[in-house]
Amino acid sequence: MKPRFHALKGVEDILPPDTYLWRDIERKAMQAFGPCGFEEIKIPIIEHTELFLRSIGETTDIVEKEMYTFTDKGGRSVTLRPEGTAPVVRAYVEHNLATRPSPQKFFYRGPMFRYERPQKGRQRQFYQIGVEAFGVAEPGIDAEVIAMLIDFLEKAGLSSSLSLELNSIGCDVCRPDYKAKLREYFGGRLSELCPDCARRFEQNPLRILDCKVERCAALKQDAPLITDSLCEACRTHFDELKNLLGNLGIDYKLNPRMVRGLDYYTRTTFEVTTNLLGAQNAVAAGGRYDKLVEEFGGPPTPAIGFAAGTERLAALLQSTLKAPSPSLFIATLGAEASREALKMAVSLRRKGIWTEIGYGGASLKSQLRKADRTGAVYVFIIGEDELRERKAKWKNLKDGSSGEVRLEDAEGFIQNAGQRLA
RNA sequence: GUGGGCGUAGCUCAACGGCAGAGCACUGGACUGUGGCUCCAGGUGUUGUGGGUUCGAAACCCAUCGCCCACCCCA
Repeated sequence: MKPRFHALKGVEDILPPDTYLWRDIERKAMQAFGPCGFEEIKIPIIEHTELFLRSIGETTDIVEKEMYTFTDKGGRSVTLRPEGTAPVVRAYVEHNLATRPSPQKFFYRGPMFRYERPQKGRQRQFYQIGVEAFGVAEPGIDAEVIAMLIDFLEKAGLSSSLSLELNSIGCDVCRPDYKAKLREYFGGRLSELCPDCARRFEQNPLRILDCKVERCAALKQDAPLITDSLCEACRTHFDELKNLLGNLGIDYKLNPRMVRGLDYYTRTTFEVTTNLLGAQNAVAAGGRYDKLVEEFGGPPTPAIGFAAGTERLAALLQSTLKAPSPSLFIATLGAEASREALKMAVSLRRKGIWTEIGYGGASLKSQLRKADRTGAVYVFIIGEDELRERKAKWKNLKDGSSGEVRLEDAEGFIQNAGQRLA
């Protein structure tokens, strides 16, 4: 038998037991975000193409070659969201959320789409859990958001093997100066740069710092650092943030060469990386975007956010996964017993107890084998003899103990057993 | 978009020019109504697809599709 259909390249099914892990990750995120006042926002996965062009930046890789863009039946150019910040900002402006008490804090989760060649830790449809906080310019909120991210990752069970990198990439005031310095520095060595970087020199010289080609790496060794070119306001903001993180006991590594791939970032940028996922080492990343709300037609509103890659978190947590299993499996012999089992199962399930029933008129042996394979803790055996005496035989598959219980007491028996196990 | 690796049973893989196999898993039995352990039996295949070379191809060649990894970039 050969499947007639298969999933698209770079698009995966997430199956149990992995879905339990995913559910757990999202639950931990909500546990971390809730006390910080972040509320869930549901945003569309499809938007006007223009939204992403204007926010992410026309010369970024995402916009240049990775967007799922098409024309809908109404002739509009639409795009499957490649990231979550732009849609949230759009919603913030569209619904006048600035009129609510500041700060407004949101989290979202769901799929993003980027047309890239898939590889380890990178899919075309991938999931993110992200947050955005609007309306606070002070570095305190930067520290809050970063602390919340660290708290989330720790709750999820991955404090080790992760490192937090921090940078400031300046603002409208100081970044032009820095770009000029970079062009001055690389200008004389243009021929030594790789072809990609030669192109970046014109479009966005900051990206040269991110290049991994060896000869560029050597060249940029002595390149001027953004952190040496920050204006007074940006410097103060950055220094204060570092102080606050220090006070909170949050370890970080300054990385003055960290450049984010989206144009809307200002000042603070940060990234949480791991060395356990191959080449795709970013687990979560974010930063401040103080101009975006205004650019989208809202009032001048400072903002900051981050997004974490759910697949990558799940990949890091894989080994500790333990899926739940049924509390009870009812094996039956005969049609009458089968009816009795169904009644009992429906009743138990209403009480929230995971109950499975043996089907197919299979032998008791095969039903028990199936019960064992489902991981059920208890089995009830109901045959003709038991039915006549209105009782069920029970067996604990974990420790092998067994006995009998009257049918009318059976539900209570399992409920009590469940409490003992819990 | 570029480079490399790999496509054989549900899964992991052998066979590397001469009859397509093993382990695991699955189903049944040994044990008429008691799982796991053991033993026995059973089924699974267009060897990704199409062409070529050859007396003979899973193997060699070409093309194509798919998957994986890496570059680029990112979560």
